[in-house]
Amino acid sequence: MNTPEQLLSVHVAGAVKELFGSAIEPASVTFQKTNPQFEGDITLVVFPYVKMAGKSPEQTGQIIGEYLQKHVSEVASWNVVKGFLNVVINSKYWIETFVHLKEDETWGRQNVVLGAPFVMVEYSSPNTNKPLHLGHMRNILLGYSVAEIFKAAGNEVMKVNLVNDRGIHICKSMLAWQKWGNGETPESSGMKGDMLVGKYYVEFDKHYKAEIKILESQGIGKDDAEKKAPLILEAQNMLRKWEANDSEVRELWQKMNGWVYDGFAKTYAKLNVDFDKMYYESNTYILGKEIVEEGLKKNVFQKRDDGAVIIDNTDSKLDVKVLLRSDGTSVYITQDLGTAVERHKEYPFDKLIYVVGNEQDYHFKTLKVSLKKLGYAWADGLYHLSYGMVELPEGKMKSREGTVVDADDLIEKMETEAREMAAEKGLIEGMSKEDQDHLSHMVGMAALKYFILKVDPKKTMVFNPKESIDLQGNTGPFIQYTHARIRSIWRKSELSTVPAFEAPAEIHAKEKDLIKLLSTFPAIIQEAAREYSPAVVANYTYDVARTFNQFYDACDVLKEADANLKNFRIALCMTVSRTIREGMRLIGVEVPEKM
RNA sequence: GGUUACGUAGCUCAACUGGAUAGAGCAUCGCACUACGGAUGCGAAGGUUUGGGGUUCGAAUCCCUACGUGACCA
Repeated sequence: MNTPEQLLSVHVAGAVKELFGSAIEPASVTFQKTNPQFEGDITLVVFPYVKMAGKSPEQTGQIIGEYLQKHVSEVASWNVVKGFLNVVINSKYWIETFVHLKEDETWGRQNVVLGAPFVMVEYSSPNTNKPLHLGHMRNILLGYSVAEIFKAAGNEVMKVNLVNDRGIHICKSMLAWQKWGNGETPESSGMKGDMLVGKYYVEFDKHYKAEIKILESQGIGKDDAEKKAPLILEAQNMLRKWEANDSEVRELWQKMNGWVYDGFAKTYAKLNVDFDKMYYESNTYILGKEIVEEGLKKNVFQKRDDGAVIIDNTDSKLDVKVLLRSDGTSVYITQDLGTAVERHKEYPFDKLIYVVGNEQDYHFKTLKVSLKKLGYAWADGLYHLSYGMVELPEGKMKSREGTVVDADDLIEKMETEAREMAAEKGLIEGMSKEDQDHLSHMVGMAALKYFILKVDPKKTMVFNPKESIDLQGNTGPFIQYTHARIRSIWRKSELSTVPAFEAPAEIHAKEKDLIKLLSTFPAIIQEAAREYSPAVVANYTYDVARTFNQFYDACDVLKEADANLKNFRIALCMTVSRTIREGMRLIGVEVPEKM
């Protein structure tokens, strides 16, 4: 089924060729939505052709309009306003479009064809010394959703997580636990594992700060004090032991990381996200060494006088970057270079999407440029899905001021809030405890996920806890509610299959709006993939729900005396509910039958 | 200081990548339920798109500049 754009663009090109004698690409013909105040379904911008026509914009529009009506049977009528040619497509076309849509079992999803681009999405990538917070949540939700969108767009997708499980930060938690933990475990304390480990990270910091203060009072400079405090020296010593494979340190490391993984697993489960493969930095951090050799051999890297290995990216408007320090220790970027190469060997991806905050923009530019210099053509497929920070109405989250919003707390808060709302409305009366739990979980998560995903990823966003639990307007629960309403219509119709109907001769304006909107779903998925933006899908789904409510208000669906028209409308409702369900699925939101 | 991103209604966000009178939601005010799911719909009010220049038929969008905010780098 051709879209109106496809239907018309060839003929517009034909018109320009035949009437004005200029050859243009049909793909270059630009359309836009018709402004609601004028009659029409689609609008051609005629400005590009006025020069070729040698006439005024109005006249040019007139001529093209006449041509289109003569050559395209779907064109019912047209009008020109200034340089805009508004074209009305006949009802028959829209009804056929709808019938086609109704029977399309793929719901706009493309089938993965053989040889479709293989996309790897790396997201979440937490540190194991702290529990997850609101910022991580944006990362996780974006990553999961983008992966689902690429799947729907017809790509083969692999979701991976690279856990930062080694380094000085873990040693800090470990050391603090050894010193002040008294053998506390998640079981003994009842704390979630990641919370417990996070607690000791904070504990370390507290004591460390105290030591610095003492040193400073002895007249030692701040920088020096930070470097010479006994605690940090001890932590560094622990890291060396870890690297030397000291069995005692490794054992503790494994125990405490285990707690953290249990904790993360619970949070991931609550958010309903998953991974096809887990990578651990403790396994990958050595990979960089080989790449250094390779780079030196290929003369892409240089050895500086002090022994450090560097890459000079000033030709790409970047800096000189150290890859191996003079003391032989490697740097983050070196690991990332090695990891990328290793990964591509194992899974030859066409695209690798890193979901990482925008504070690392520079890092990923360097990564890509460096890999290309090393001669890896696939580096073109690297994409840094850079997202903005999440702020609170009071400003930035600051761990020092305790304004960090913890992921688990927030999830729980959303659920209880959803439950209270439902109870207030009397919607969960007579429900089993299980159903109540399930519903409040669904609604709470919808509120949270939608609130975060409706915003363009690259923008800094403000998370307002109060507003996010709102159930009205542009929110997840509003969309869920609309879906539940439609399912209720379906139940009341007491039909078992989508009813057949004779195409009505004319359709209501609101019905046409809906059909028009529904028919763009496949295009929306493609756009979302092109822009790496779940927000495109989220806002579209809201549009569908909103337009449905208007349609619902303007047309009596079940009360319609004409049985045929009633069936048509019920079929329309069903298609709407399917689209909503699918759109919400792409942003990781479940949709209830009843609420 | 250098690099980079961003700045749209009181608030949170849109605007099909250069197109018509810049759209939604929240908050405010008003209207609409015997029944269809009111967690709804309709309307009013709210804007010099941070300021100033430029590019052209046409700018929130592109270029320059000033201011503001954030991030990276020293």
